[in-house]
Order: sequence, then structure tokens, then C-alpha cells
Amino acid sequence: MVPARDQLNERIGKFKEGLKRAGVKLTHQRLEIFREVAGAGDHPDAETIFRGVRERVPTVSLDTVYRTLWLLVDLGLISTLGTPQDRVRFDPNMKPHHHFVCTVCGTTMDFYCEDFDRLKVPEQVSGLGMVRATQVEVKGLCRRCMEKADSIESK
Amino acid sequence: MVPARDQLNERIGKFKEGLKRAGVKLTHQRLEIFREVAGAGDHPDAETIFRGVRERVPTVSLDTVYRTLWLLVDLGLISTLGTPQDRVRFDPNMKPHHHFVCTVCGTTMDFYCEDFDRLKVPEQVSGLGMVRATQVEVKGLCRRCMEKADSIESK
DNA sequence: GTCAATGCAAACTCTTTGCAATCTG
DNA sequence: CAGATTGCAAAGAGTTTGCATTGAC
Repeated sequence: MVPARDQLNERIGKFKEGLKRAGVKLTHQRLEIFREVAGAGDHPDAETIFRGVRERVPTVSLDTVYRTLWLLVDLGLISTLGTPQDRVRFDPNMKPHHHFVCTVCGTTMDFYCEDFDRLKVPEQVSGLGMVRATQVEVKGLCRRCMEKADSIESK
Repeated sequence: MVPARDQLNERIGKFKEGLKRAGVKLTHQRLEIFREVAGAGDHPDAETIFRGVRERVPTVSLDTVYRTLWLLVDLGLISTLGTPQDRVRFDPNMKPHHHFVCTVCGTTMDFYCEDFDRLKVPEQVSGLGMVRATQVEVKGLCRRCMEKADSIESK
């Protein structure tokens, strides 16, 4: 699952370009933090990234890691898993259903679709583990955030 | 999005049955906490549930809400959004891809499937907001957790 | 040289835990 | 009535912030 060398280099190229375009400084720490995320096969948390980076840059601090990661998210160079992950949220709906997730505010709404309930999972996935259920996550902008965005633009 | 009265009653029935089957006591607090989650149209967090319950049971404490919610998750009466939500995790992969999520340990692995990249979202979803992308989340048991489960069973 | 970025430490938020008092079955 | 459950308060994670120092452009 670890990305190939050329894929890693491609990501690093986009990273440098992204920083430059945003007029943001390319520091040693930022490069190493990005290298750590981009080179990871799984989806590491801040602490894990911190530990990895610290082996190469012993003076790096955890808050810089956090600041950098959120900067990268803002610049669209990486993303976070799930919603703009805040806190644990609970779902009382135990029937098969799917989610519409607003990428701005994190609001998640259920919807039903029988076709989605029985998607055929590609073969390669069987190698990853035992499949129990599939759920489709539709990402987008909810109505409220759309209206908010409109009103800002029209100003 | 708020569940209809009969759906709510159905959920409460299952809740009482679930508690009894698990040999767990049905307390006033548990009932009201469940009623609050089950009656919510969105996916509330613990704090929101707490505020709602407190209007009816002013002495309820936030820790009881947490304990009850996790109990309900353990009993399979509700679920949590996303992974067994721990901390923020980052994803360097900005190409269209899908996730295999282990419901036990939370490990999330990428996989690619062009069919999944262009799923037709049902019409009802357009009412919820503007769709940007769809991502399939396949839930199951990863290999490591499967092996672990096997070794426990065979003891 | 200037201003953004870092490291430190301290604050903050969300969540969990230990324990005596309380309530359910 | 016994043992699970609660409420309180305090601790514990994970994450964020203010500020003086450092370093990129």
C-alpha cells in the first residue's frame, strides 16, 4: 500500500507547486511533514506523522505538525478521512442507508437507494479483508452552505 | 429528516428488547438518551444529546450520556458515523478512490474502482445539496482482525 | 531585512474514569 | 436487597493558541 517512488515524487512536486501558488513558504519542516504523509500507505494521525518526522528533524514540534497538516488541507493538497472530523457523532439508523456529507459544515444526511445497498465490490478488495457492508458517501455542499457561499459571492 | 412517530416507536421497541436481551437495566436516563438519539434527524454528538435530554431529565450528567451511547453502540442498537472515530486522520491521495474500513480497528485502506467513481446518485439526493463526488465505503473486517478473531474462537 | 513560520508552554475541548450514593429488577 | 447504574469531580487524551525567536524569500 506504500506509494511507489515515482508517485511519491509526483505528490511532492504538486506539494511544492501548491505552496508556491499560495505564496506560502517552503520550510524544511513542511517538506518533511508532507513527505511523511505522502509516503504513508495508511492514513496516519498527527501523532504518527510527528513521530516519523522527528526521526529526521528532531526539533520539530507537534503543533507545527498540526498547523502544517491543516494548512495542507486548506490548500487542497491532502484531505482528512471522513467529515472535517470534529467529534463522535451517533447514528440511530440501523437499516441499510447512505450518507450525503457536506464537506464544509460536516452535516450528514441519510438517504436510501437499493442499488447502492448491493454494489458489487471489485475482486481486489477481497484481499483486504472480509466485506460486511458497503455504504456510499456522497460528498458535496449542503443547501445551507450553498446559500451561504452564494451570499458571500454576490457581495 | 426527523423520523415519523411509528418509526420512532419501532426503534424504542428494539431498544427495550435489546437491553433486556443483554441483561442490562432499563433506567430512566437510558430511555431518554435513546429517545433523544432515535428522534434526531441528523447525527447528533454527545453534547447535543446531553442538552436535549437535560431538558427532560435536568440531573442527567454528560458522562452518563457518553457511557450510555457507547453501551448502545456495543449492543448494536446505534452506530457511530465514520470509523470507531478516534482522532483526525489524513489522506494524501487526492485521486478518486474508495475506502475499505475495518469496523474493529478502524484501519482504512484505499482501493480503486472506476465504476464506483461514477455512480449515478438518485434524484432525491439533489434536494439535499450540490453533489461533488461519491466515495464508496466498504465496511468489514481487515485481515489482521480476522486472524485475531479466529485465534480467539479456536481457544 | 521583513514578515511568515517555528518551538515552547500553557490553554482548551472532548471524553473517560474512580468512587460513594442511588435506583432497578 | 444485591449489584448495576448514576452523578460528581477530577484526570486524560488530542488539539489549538499566544508569544518570543528563528529562518525563508
